[in-house]
Amino acid sequence: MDYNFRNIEQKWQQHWAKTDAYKVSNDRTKPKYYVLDMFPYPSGAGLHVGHPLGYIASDIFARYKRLKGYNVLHPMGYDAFGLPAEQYAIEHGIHPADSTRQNIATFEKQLNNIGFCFDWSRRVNTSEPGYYKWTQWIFLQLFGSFYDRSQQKARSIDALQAIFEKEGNQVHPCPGDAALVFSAKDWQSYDHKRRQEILMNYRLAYCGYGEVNWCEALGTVLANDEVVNGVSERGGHPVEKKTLRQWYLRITEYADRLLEGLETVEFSEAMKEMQTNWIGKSTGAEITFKIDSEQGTVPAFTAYTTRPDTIMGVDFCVLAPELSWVLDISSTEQRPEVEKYIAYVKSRSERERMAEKRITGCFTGAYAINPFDENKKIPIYLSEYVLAGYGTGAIMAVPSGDERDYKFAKYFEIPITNILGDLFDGENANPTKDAILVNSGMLDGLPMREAMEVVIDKLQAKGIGKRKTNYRMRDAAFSRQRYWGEPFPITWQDSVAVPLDEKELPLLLPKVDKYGPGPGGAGPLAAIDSWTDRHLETNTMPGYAGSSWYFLRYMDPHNTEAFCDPAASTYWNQVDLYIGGTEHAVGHLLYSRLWTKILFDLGFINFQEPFKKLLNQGMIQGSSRFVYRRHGTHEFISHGLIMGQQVDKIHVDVNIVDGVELDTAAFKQWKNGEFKDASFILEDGKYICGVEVEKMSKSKFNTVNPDVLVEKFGADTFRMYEMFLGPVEQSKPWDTKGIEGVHRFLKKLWRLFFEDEKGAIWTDEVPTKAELKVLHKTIQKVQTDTERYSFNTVVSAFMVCVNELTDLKCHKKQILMPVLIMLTPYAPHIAAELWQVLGGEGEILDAAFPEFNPQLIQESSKNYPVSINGKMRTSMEFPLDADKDSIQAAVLENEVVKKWVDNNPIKKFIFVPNKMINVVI
RNA sequence: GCCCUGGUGGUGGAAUUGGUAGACACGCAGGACUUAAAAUCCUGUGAUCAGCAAUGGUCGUGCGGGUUCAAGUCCCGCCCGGGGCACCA
Repeated sequence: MDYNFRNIEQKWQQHWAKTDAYKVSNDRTKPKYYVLDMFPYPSGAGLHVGHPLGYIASDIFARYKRLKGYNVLHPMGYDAFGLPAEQYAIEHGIHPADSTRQNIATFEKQLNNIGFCFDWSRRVNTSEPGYYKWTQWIFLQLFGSFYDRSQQKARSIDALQAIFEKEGNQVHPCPGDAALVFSAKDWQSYDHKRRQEILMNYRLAYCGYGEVNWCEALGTVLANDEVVNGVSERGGHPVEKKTLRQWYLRITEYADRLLEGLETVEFSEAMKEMQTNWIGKSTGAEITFKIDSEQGTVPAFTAYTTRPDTIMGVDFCVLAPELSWVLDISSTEQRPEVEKYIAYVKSRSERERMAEKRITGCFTGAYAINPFDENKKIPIYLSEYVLAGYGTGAIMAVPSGDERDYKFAKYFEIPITNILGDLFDGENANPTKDAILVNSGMLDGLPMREAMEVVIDKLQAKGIGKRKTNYRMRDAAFSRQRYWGEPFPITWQDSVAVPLDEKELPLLLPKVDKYGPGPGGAGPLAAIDSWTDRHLETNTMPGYAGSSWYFLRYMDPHNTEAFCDPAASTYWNQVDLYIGGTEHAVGHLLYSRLWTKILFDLGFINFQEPFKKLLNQGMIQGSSRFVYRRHGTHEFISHGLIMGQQVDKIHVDVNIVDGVELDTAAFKQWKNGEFKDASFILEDGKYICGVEVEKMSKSKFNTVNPDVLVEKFGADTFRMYEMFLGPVEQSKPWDTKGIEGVHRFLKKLWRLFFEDEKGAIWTDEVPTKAELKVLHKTIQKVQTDTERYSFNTVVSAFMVCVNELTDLKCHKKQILMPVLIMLTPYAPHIAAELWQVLGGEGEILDAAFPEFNPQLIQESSKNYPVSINGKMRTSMEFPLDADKDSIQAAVLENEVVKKWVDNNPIKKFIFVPNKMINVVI
C-alpha cells in the first residue's frame, strides 16, 4: 500500500470541513491562545510561495497549542481595499468589488489546499460594508477625540469644548498650532466656524494640507514607488509636488506612549529599534536667529538643534528650500540662483533628497546673526538635505561637529570654526559630546554636556529660545485621492467638517462608471454628482485603515451592534503570537498600536498593546527579471549592451522569461499592451534580462504559485518543505529543488506502517530501551524547538527519528502513535490517516501531546573531545560522574595526547564537565 | 544617505549559554534491484597535501585585526546581499 497523499489529503480536508473541526467558540472555560497572521491583500496574482511561510508557521503553532489543551483562535481574512484593484478597474473596467471577490475566492481555494486550521466562520474582509461600517465608526471616535496631555490619554472633544468654555486653552495648548492661545472669553466670542477651526487643530483625526506627488499627465497622485527618477513609472511623465487637503491622524501625540509600550511587548530588539528610530525622539533646543537681509522684511527664523552647546561653532545656516519666505530674504544678486534651486528641489522626491550623496545647495545672500555674538554674521543657504517637515525646517550648521555640515562647508568653501580644540583634526567632523569647548566666547572651558544646559538657560532667559523635545515622526497622512477605500463619514458644510450620525453608517461607496481621478487632483468620488450634491468628503481612507483594528473583529466578527463585544475582547485579549514580515515594521504595526491605545483610552477595550509577541517571518525572495528602456524612448536594450547608457530599469514578469531570455512577443502583449510599441536591441538574437534577488511580490512580477507544488507533492510535503527551508525569521530566495527530500521522508514514515508486499506491519510489541530513547529524544527536541519557533530543526528531528526507527526496524504502536501526535501540527493529513489506521481514539487534532521523560534518554558516559592548545586531536569516553583528576590522568596517558604533548610541560588542564577537555602546553 | 538585518561546503541549512564546524536534506559520484526506466535501497562527498590503504597533516564559517586555554558565536574596522524610509500592501 502506497502513500497516496492525494486521496488522504482530500479525505481529511473534507472530514474536517464537515465536522467543523476548526470552528472556535468563545468558550471561556479553557485557557485561550490567539495566533494571528498578518492578513493578505488578495492580489490578482493569487497566493505565491512567500505568503504561506508565515501561515504555515502560525498553523503549526496553533495546532501545537491545541494539542497542549488551549482554546486557540486562529483566523484569517483579507485586507481587501487597495490600489491594485483600482488600477485593474481603470484598465479593465471591472468593479474592484468584483475583482476582489474573485481574488478572494482564488486565495481561499489556494489556502485550503494547504490544509490550514483557520476558522473560516470568522473571516473578515475590510472592503465589505459590514466591516468598514466599523472602520468608519472608529474614525468617528478619532474625529470626536483629542489627546489630553495632562492626563496622557484620549478624551472626547465635547469635554474639551466644555473646558474652553470655562478656561480657554491655557491648560491644553494646541497641538496643531502652538501659537494659538485664547481665554474663555475669547472662546465665547468665537463663531461656530472659528470654533470648529480650532477644534480641528485638536482632533485625533483632522484635516490639514500636505504635499503629494502630482502627475499632471495621468491626472493623479502617485505613490513614492510609482515615481522613478522624477517621472512616473507608468508612461514616464513628469511628476511634481502639489499641496492638497488631506486627513491626518495625530499619532505624534502618542509618540511617548508608543515608545513606552515597546517595553511591554515581546518584539525583536531590531523591531523595537526600528520603531524607536522611526519615532525619532530627540531633545535639544529651538533657537531664534535674527536675519540680516536686503529686504529686512523677515526679521528672524527659528532653528531646531540637538546640540545647543555648539552654538558658537555655527558657521552657516541651512533652510529647507520649500519654506514660503525663502525668496523674501534672497538678495537681488542671488535671487535667480535661488529660484533655479527651488525649481530643482521641487522636482525631487523626498527619498531622492535624503539619498543624495552629491552636495547641492545655494546661497540666499542673507545672513543670520549669532544670538550670543552680534558681530558674527552667518551665511544662510538652502539645501535639499534639510526637510521642511522635520523640526522647524531650518538648521544651524556646525561643520566641526557634524559630518554633513562639514562636507557642505568644504564644498562651498565656508571657513570652519574649531570649537573642539585638539579633538578636531580639520579633516573630519567629530560628533563628540565630550570635548571642552574653545572659541566659544562665554562657553570657553566648559565641557559640552554642561554647556548644553547653560546655553538653554541663557536662551530662555533672553527669550530667544527654549528647551524642545522633537520627534522625527510626523502625523500620519490618512487620506487618498482614490475610489477603492473606505469613504469618510464626513460632510462639508460651509467649510466645516461635520460627522455623519452613527445611524447613517455604513456610508456605502457609490457605484461608479469610471475610476479615473476627479478634477484638480481630487479623488474619483469628486466626479460623482450624487456624492458631491451631499457635500460628502471625496477622499477615501488609506490601506492601513482597515488593517489597524482587524485583530479585534475576529473576536466577534458578526456583531452588528459593536465592532467587538467587550466580553469577547476581554476573553481573547491580546494576540499571543503575531506572525508577519518586517516590511510592516513601522507602518501597520505602529498604526495598529495607535488605534489600540486610542480604543483603550476611550474605554472600548481593556488592553493597550495589540500584539504580545511578534514573530517576523523572513521574506521568501523572488528572483526578479528586468528589462531596460532607453530613457525617454520605447527602445529596450538587452542587459549586456547597456554600457552606461541612461536606461529605465523595469520589472518584467518571470513567467514570460525563460531563464534570462525574454519572450519579446509575450512582452509586447503584457500589461494589456502597455509595451506594444517596444523595439528591442538584441544580443546574439536574444533579449537577455537582468536578474536580481528581491522581495517576492506581485508588483515585481516574480511570484511562484504553491498550487503546482501541492498538486505534485501534497500539502503535507509542501508545509514541511517551507519550514525545512530554514529559520522562519530568515529571508531566502525561493528554490523548489530540495522538496523531494521532504517528500521522501513522508514516504519513509509511511513504510514504518506499511510494506509493499506484506501490507500492514505495525505491532503491539513492547518497545525496547533504544526505541524509547529515540522517541523521547524526539519529544524533547520537537517540544523545545517548536516553542522557540525553530520549525526547520523540528523537521530534521522528525527525519532523524524516522531514520533511526527504520534502522531499529521499529514498527511498534507505542512508539509510532506519539510520533504521529507530534507530527500533527506539521503534517496533519498523513498523521490523521495513520492515526486512524492504528486505531487511535478520537480526533488526532485533540490528542494530548506526549509527555517527555528525561530518565529515558539519560546517558551514563560521554565521549569527550580532547584538544591540545584548543585544537581537537582525539576523543575519549568517560563516565559522567568521573572526577577531574582521574580524567586528567587518563588523558595524559593517551597515545595521541602523548604524541602532541611530546614531553612538554603541561601549563594548564581544562576540563568542562559534559563539554570538553583541553590540554594547554 | 539614514535605520534594521544577513553572509558557514556545489546548494538550503545545523551548531540553543564561547567548548568536537558542516546535523538534516538537496545535488553529484559509484553501486544494488530492473530487459530498461521510474521508484527504492546502500556507500562516498568542505578544500588541500602525503599514503596502495588504514590513516595522518594543513587550511577552513565574507575580509582585516583583537580578546580568550578555546571564537561561526564576543569586541573594533571594512566589503557585499536583502528589507524599510511615511501614497505598494
